[in-house]
Amino acid sequence: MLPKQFRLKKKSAFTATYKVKNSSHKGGVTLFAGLKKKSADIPTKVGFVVSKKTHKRAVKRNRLKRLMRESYRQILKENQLGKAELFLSLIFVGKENALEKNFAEIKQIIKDLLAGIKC
RNA sequence: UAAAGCAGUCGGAUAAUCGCGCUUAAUAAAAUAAGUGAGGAAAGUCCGUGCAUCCAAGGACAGAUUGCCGGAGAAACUCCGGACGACGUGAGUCGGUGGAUAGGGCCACAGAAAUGUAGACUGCCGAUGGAUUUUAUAUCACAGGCGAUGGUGCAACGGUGAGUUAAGAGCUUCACCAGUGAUAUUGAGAAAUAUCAGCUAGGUAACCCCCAAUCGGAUGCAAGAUUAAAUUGAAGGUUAUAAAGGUGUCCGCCAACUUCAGAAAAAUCGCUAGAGAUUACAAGUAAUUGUAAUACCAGACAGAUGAUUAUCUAAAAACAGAACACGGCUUAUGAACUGCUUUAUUUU
Repeated sequence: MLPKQFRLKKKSAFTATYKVKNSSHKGGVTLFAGLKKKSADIPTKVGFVVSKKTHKRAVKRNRLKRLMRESYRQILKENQLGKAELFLSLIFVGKENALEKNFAEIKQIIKDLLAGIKC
């Protein structure tokens, strides 16, 4: 889990991020990027979403969210965010075909998504 | 030894590295340290409570729930013990278990007939009465008697077998049963047993209904409460004079506002010390209750409890994630283990 200041919390913020429509998809994970930052001091906030439509059971959904979160955390720690640092907010949405993947695969997908982000 | 029945345990462990929520140090935040952090079903939301808000003066009606007996429990479509019925060789298991003679409705197909003390039709008889004459152990099938026969059906007016008879029949004559009622005994009771009575016309009440007992209703913690800022209720819309609204209906009773903004907001409380938990003792067949001791054991709000590696194990291990709390029920669940009981076989 990430510390609080890196987390996307408000519902309005989520809606605003979706509205920008800057999305990319890979291996069952979709990345939505929000607006660009006005100053570098503000931390990039991240949200992780796996809807009930994806899977009925909470355990499976939680598992995917935790894997995505852990991947992001490690990437953040290694300072490999790259261009993604320019954005105010990011949302990762997990889909059905990402459910069965293990940690290494998820991490690679997240890495590729961050690298391929559109400016 | 094998196959069963019942009850129960467990729900991966250890180590390392990197992380997260909450509490405390401690005080506004950050960082730091210490402590602590999902389940037996947290699930389904099927019952029942606490708690909160709104409505409800009151009355009547309607409505809802429950349905063998006794006990437990805050209550329950709950639990325990028992009765009865069904199933099983048995240990045991299962059971929405008041009333069909208060009344109404329905019963496909088949069948002569499906609820009406049925018999039209198919049949049996012709003892008795009548007619005929060959005067009898005859004929007729007229009056009439009968309900056995009828390839059905879940169900055909108690069942099977005898006896009686013209033919027949619970016919009340008999044997063995089934039900019902009365009486007696036993039991706290459901009920059981015995005796007597000829009393005996299906199903469906999970169709309406009848009987008995119980019940204010609605919405659920996104309930709801509080706080500060600019004058204000943190807010939701809608109707207009004989209509509309006030949480089933009727009677009765009651009565208000004007529409823009901070605003799909923020913080705090509700929120976890409890119809709790563990252990021991006592009462009780048991459900459960009482007493004492011990510790405080998740509390988030885009929502923590995670990731990786190594070792162990048959296995990188089933079902599955708290969201106000509690009591039940139901459903899902890998591997392994424990206790008691039953049946069968073998050996001594």
